[in-house]
Amino acid sequence: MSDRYIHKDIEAKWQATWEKQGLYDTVEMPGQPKWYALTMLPYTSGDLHTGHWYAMTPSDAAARFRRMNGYNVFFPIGFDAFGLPAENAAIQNNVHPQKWTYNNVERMQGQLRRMGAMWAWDREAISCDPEYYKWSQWFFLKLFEMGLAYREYAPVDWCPKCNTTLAREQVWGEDRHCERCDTPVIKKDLNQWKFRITNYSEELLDDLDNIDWPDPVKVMQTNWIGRSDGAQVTFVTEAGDPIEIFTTRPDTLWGATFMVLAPEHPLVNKITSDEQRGAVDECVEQASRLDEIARTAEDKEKTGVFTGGYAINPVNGERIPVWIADYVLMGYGTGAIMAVPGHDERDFEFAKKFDLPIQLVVQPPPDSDAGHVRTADDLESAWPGEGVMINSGPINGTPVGKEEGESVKAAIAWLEEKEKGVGAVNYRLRDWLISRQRMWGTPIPMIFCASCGTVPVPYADLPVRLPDDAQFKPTGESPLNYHEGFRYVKCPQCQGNAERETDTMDTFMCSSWYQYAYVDPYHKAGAPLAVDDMPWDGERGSYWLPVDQYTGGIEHATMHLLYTRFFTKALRDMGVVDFDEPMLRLFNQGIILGPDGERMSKSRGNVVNPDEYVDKYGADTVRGYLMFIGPWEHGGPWDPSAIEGVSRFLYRVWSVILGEPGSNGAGGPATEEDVRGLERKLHQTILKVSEDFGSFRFNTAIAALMELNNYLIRVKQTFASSQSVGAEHGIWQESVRALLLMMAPVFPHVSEELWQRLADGSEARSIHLQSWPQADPQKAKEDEITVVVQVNGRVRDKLNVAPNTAKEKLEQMALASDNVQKWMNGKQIRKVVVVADKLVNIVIG
RNA sequence: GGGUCGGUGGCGGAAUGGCAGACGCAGCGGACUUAAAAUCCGCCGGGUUAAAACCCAUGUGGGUUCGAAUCCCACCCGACCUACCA
Repeated sequence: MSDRYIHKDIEAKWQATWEKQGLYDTVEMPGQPKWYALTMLPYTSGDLHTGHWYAMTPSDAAARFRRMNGYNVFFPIGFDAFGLPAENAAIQNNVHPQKWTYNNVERMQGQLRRMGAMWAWDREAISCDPEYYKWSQWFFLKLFEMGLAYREYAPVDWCPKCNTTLAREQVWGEDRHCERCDTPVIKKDLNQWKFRITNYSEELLDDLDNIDWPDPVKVMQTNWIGRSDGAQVTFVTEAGDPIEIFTTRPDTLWGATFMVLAPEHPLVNKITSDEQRGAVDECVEQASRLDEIARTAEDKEKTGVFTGGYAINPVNGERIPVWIADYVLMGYGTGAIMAVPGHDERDFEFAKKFDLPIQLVVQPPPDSDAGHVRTADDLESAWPGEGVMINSGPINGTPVGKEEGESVKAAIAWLEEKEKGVGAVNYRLRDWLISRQRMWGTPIPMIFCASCGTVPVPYADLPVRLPDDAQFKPTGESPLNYHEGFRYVKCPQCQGNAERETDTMDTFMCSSWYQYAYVDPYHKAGAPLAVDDMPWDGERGSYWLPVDQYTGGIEHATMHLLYTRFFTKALRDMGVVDFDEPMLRLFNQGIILGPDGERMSKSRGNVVNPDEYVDKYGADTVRGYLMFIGPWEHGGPWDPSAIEGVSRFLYRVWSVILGEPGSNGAGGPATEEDVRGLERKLHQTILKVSEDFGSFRFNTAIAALMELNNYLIRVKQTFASSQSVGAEHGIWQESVRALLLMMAPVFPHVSEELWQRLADGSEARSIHLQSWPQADPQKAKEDEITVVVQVNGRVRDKLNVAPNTAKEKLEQMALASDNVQKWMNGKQIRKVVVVADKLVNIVIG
């Protein structure tokens, strides 16, 4: 075999060998600690881009590190295979989405293999496989039975380009555009299936404390769930109709001078007086149109109309006008508010614009300029801050603090006593809309029968298969709608004519439980299902689950990462899992950018193709480079010249380890200090690298490995020969082996090749089955330490001393220094700070 | 408007209260070569200087401390999230 490092040969050879040996096949080993490492599954786009390499290869290195540290590691892979691009390709190229998808899968499997990752291919799962989606359907039926899946006619967000509805989480930005195609969404009233994720609002919020996830994700989920504490209060119209409102400031109820309903509020029509009907209708019309046009940021000016109707404020019996305005949203709270312009900025603006009365119920402190007690007329904006309750009957005099909420508590207590309202919690989170009007997704296993109503498909009939012969037309409508064989069925209950649900499930449904599918993919393949089935092998599940370490991008913070948490809680309640959270630890990697520092995109022309670099430098170099760029969570630009550094490193390692011994240098045996120096450097490196790998700091770990290699290069010149005997030989052998072991997680191929060559055929066991090198902290200790001597905080001298030299001794030595004496210049010492093994600071003056 | 994270050489970054710039890229000088590439050796924040040495320097301005890139306050800039949430 060649003595040169030829990455192409080596990588191909070891990838084939490992696969043949089944090196990464999954084995459950009861009694041995397990580690379930998971990286977010790729969508079957057909091409593995640099972002995939950036997300997956460090995740693989971390999994390999765990494995070398004695864990039985599970690192599975699969494909998120349903979705719109396949269907669009089908329409454009007249090819079935399944064919398109599986072609892509095949291509991506090859690309994934080139990474040299320890994928558990024996547990691969592809979500568009009927044996996969039959379980998605099984879950749907279970959720339906539990009342967690329901169908509702309601306004929903519709993407006119994708021709489907979207979940609230998939509508982005202030212009409310589609997460996938950026098209602004419109409103439609439709019958849609939803999951009752809101049943778990509180638990989803509270359990964030029990998982080791990055704070930004927790903050985003917390905000998305959006808990507000306050009260629900019932106002009554003059006609006697109740209007429920939610408020976080029930203490300001006495300051409510009008009410505002959302234009879509069901009571609008009834409450509107004849005189106002024209104006109200126009406003409602305008609001509904506004929803259909892209709402722009400038649309901040408040618009509204008086309905002509009045309601009675339950706390003081006052008659207040009822308005409608588009700043009140039907989708939040009850779609109606009490307006307290004195203490709410939005209500204040509205009151000013339409000349409505403003009543202060919290007395602000005296104005320092005016010097008198402030009244509503003095205000240029609402007063949200502290003060004392006034004009508020039973709660007058209660202080209003910044945080305390004493006045709020007093108000709720009074409301509850008088039965005029109750303390209430409101969440921003909405139920998860899962219906999609597209064909390439998991069919929703429901049947509509004229006489029996909505009937679930019996478990034994699963899966409801997608037809192989669907016709794709550019009508924008799902082909399932006009596929007669799919659509028209017999009712499972009465055997009469019935119709299938033709909507399919949101693809986030597939990824909500894929971490469970990997444990035992396609469980009970080909067999009929039953209500009391388990969707995977129980022993395998209880061995591996839950996921110990999840890695992926933060872009899924309020989508996939929220859905899968909900799903796990629902699975727990259906008795399928016995834990509360799917992933115990999460790490968010950053985004790899183009060489210009901008997000990679075809239109910018800054897309880096990883295959090109793998061809040129090898997978090991590309892996190492991506991990060396900087902290994994930061991401950063791809620098096509910086990759040279990692490539050179591997060539240097190669020649250090295989280079002719004794060929470099003057010869002669190494000194004791040379031997000790290498030993110290080695153990310091093991300590550093172990710690860094454990916390995903690959960049500094690789830097430490480079330092060790540089040290080996230097020391090799003073070592007579790596083949010679004694201490010199021992530490050299130990060092090069440890270097390879520590390189193995990042550079699996080249480290295996060199490991085997060092073994000279005698040690055939893969480097990836070896144990991580153990550091000896004693050996890592410095024999001599440099202690800095400062005068007034500026370095003036340095002392070389043994570690743990006594503070008194250090002070003595520092004061004896000529340099220090010079800088002290005879001035008086005010203080001497001594930090052992670090510094002496002499303060003079 | 609100929230989160960040700002250090020409560049990516290291250092999280104690010698700022580890490791790498680019650059400069040298060795090898007929020459180039590759490789190897050396230099590499700015200023004063023959040198030693000293001074300045981690977005800006203050503060805490014997000592601040690191902690606190205010501001500027950037990225991401969120947005009439009652």
